[in-house]
Amino acid sequence: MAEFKPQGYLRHISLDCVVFGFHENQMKVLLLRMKYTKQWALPGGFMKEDESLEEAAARTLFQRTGLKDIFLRQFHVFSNPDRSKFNPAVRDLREADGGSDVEWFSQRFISAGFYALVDFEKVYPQPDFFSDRCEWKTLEETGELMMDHNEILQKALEALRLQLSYQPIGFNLMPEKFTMPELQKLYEALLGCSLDRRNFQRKILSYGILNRLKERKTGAPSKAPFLYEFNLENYNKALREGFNNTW
Amino acid sequence: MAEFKPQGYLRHISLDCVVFGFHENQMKVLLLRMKYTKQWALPGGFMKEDESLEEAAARTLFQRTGLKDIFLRQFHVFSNPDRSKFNPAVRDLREADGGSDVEWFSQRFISAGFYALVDFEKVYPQPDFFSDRCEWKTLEETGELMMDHNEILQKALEALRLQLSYQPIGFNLMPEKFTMPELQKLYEALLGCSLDRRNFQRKILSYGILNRLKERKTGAPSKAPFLYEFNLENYNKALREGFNNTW
DNA sequence: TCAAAAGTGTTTGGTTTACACCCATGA
DNA sequence: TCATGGGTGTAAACCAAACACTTTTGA
Repeated sequence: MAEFKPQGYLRHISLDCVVFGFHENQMKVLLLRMKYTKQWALPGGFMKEDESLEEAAARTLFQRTGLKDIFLRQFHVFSNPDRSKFNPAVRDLREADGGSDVEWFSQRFISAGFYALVDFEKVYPQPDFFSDRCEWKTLEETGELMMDHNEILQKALEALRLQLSYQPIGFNLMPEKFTMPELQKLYEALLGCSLDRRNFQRKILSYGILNRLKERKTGAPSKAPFLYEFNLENYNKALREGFNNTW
Repeated sequence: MAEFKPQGYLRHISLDCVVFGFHENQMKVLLLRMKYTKQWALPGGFMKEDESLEEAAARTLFQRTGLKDIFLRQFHVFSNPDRSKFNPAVRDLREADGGSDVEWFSQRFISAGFYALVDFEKVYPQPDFFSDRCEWKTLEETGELMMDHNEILQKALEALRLQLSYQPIGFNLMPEKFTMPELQKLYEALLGCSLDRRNFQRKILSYGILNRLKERKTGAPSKAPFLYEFNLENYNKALREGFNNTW
């Protein structure tokens, strides 16, 4: 990772991304470990002068994951005046190169929180200039994160759970082809409760955004489940219109 | 309104508020008219160095409405690189005082959108330094607003409608005491459809956040409807937990 | 052949929808 | 006294929750 140069970036504004993946029946989050303080942190970035926040977030995530066209949603802006007080990047910089850009990183930052939903298998985690590791962690493994990143992660989870109930966003965490039981595991992990397999299937299928394939997934000592894929057209329609139109 | 002085404010960051009120069975929005360009705009403001966005929004709204403890929610950040290109404040400033702070207002601003829900009757609209009028407009009367404020208003409405279906936020637009038909009119205005009076009442009461008073509202040539007030305790509980916990 | 797990369907109970009757009020 | 509009109740339709039986697979 090349050194970060503050020239051409907007002052005071940053973004942090909560990248969710699903693997081995568990929700995972992509985290970075700071080089010197060894604290774990969310992948973050800054805005160039000709970018929108969304573009900056997509660029940042491309650098951390190798993925383009990631599903990305802003969910909250974190603007507490004290939130940048103990930014370890400042200390890291002092250690690293004697503090050339310390002033820039010592600024107060207002950070836009994004969450991203990605296919776990497709991600190639890449540390940035301030970090020596970039890894997936389960929600239990995250521990104490840098600055207010625990709060950001918490809010992202809340936003995701909320969205889940009126938009079909969970599917972004699945590979192209997946089985109904796999999808159910995802919902159970996200919602933190177990669901009835038969009712779950009925409900999901009622949205009409899945195509059942001829193929089945074999390998387990049990009946081979069908594979499904998105019906992208109906999926986009559902994304726009939402699910429960009560009233 | 005293002149605005950029000292002590964060660069690049602004906020815009969509203030909703309900009057004569219609949703209204508080707008300002720019002094020189005569364009209408949403009330906006900037962040002081020791404030959070929420505090800055509350301070701004106090100045525009005279109200404290306003119900306020951030809903989206507007960060399109071109959004500040035609900021009429710049022109207004040139006209007003020969351009002392033109540079500051010519910056690119990232704007956090907030929506506010207020009791129409309690607001005393106050123009700011750049505007000569501050008035309520119905959603039909808004017309073409300054910069990207139509987009901001649109997004605020969407966010409000969405929230309405899983949180009891609509009540913030009502006076302390109100009748069931009045509340229904609000929901109908927000959702843009008519609702069955009997089913509406059943549903709202099922949330358990209203107290029916002994009083009735008289004056109309029809049966006097009961007055209701919030049950603040249950209301706050419902705010935290939300309504429809399907799954 | 057996345990594990998936496909499919049914019963039940609650919720939402649609609609009807009666009552109070000011003009 | 009458038109307007509010209070209350109920049948029907719909949807969600709980649950059972059969089928397929690898070991």
